[in-house]
Amino acid sequence: MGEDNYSLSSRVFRTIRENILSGKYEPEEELKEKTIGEELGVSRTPVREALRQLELEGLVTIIPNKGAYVVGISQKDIRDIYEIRSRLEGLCAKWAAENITKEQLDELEENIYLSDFHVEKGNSEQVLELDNRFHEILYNSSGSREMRHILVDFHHYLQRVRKVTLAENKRAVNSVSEHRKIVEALKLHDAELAEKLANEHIMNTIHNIDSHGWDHVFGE
Amino acid sequence: MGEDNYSLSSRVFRTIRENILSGKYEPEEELKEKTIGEELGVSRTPVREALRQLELEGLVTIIPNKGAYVVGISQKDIRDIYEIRSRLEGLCAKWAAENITKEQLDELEENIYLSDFHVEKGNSEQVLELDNRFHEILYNSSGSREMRHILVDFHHYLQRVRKVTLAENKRAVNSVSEHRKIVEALKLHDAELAEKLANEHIMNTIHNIDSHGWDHVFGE
DNA sequence: GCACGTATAATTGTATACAATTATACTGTT
DNA sequence: AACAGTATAATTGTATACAATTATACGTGC
Repeated sequence: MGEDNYSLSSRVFRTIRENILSGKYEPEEELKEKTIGEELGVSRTPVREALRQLELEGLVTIIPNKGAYVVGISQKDIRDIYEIRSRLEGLCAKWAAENITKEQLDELEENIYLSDFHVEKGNSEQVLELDNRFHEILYNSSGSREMRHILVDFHHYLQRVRKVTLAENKRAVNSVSEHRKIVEALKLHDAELAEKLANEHIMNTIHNIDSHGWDHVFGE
Repeated sequence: MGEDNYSLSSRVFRTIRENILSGKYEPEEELKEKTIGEELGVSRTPVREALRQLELEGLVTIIPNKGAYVVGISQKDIRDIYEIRSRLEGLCAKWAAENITKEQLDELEENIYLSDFHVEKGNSEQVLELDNRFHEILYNSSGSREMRHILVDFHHYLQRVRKVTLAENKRAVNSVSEHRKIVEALKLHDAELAEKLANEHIMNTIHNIDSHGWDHVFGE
């Protein structure tokens, strides 16, 4: 999220991840170190490191002495991840209600103010950015390094789906209004309510995809 | 868990992780590629790959061009992880109640039968092994690749703490009886009950550590 | 024509070599 | 003696070289 690490090695890592999430590398496709290295203009060494990291993230399967293969992500996988994430975001909001600072609350309110503006204008790029930031603030205000770590991982993982869902203007409007309610609960330090709202907020994303169909998410 | 991957590279990875979790490498300690390579009798290449993987797991922080440092794990971190895990194990048990097969139920019952035996005998090594297996079966019977993935990660992360808690015989007895109740709920396919019981089961571990003090977990 | 075995090529796994960066020690100046 | 600047060493980052393994192609026997 915040960590600006523009070394060559991490650039390779993120590029490959992006290519998997965007669908440039197809599911089950074999990722050859030499080929990717040539594509990105680097040697096999940083590519190998990246592939092994991506394996831990679950985006790639490595069969020793054979190769690295893109792990396909199914509709069910996305559903599962969202349901898992909804529980975690709920717990995160609960903790945030207990630990959030005045400054963090202020930034959340500013975030919502700006989101209203950009949703109105239909700037989906900025809306996505603000949504990212909203949840990032929540992760930080939970006061838990572990919670932050796991949710940031998920966030990366779902980046692809989120682009689609927030582009739908109707969902964007609802999403911001849900954010507003969460912030209200945080201001009252009402942990149970914050948990419930954050939980529902994530599940609404899935319901939204269900009602609009999954075609946008997968095929074009 | 199940994945037998005894390549040199993954051996290095697990050895370093073990050394961090066991405390051989102290918090904030700088891990030098050359030194570790010599310790393990390998070159820098596999060590580098391992360190970058460990960074993703959150056990190591890498500052580009400077070095890799062991991330200390605090009492609060462990608490947080257990609370996060309790929610996830709850959701996992809920899903398991909906998807578990006859064969998996049979293996769970056999697992409990054997656990009773080894708890009686005081074989903490076997008890730990059976406990690992019990939860592994649950992860598989959830029918969710994503759920399995995330819980296996946590499981590794907490291996160190779990050795201590299950060595306490009293906790071991309670733990097995909680397992039994979870299996009963699964047999009835009572998702809500299974979730509640699994959730409480994990939280009880933390309560147990609290009541016995944290000294065993950290210092000797 | 097909199965099998072997030779060849391609790919991964590991070690080493070199480049770039950072840390350390030394020297001279004030 | 304290400090700055520079040279040296140590360490990380990347590329390449070699070893081990796996995939492929080819030829031989049937």
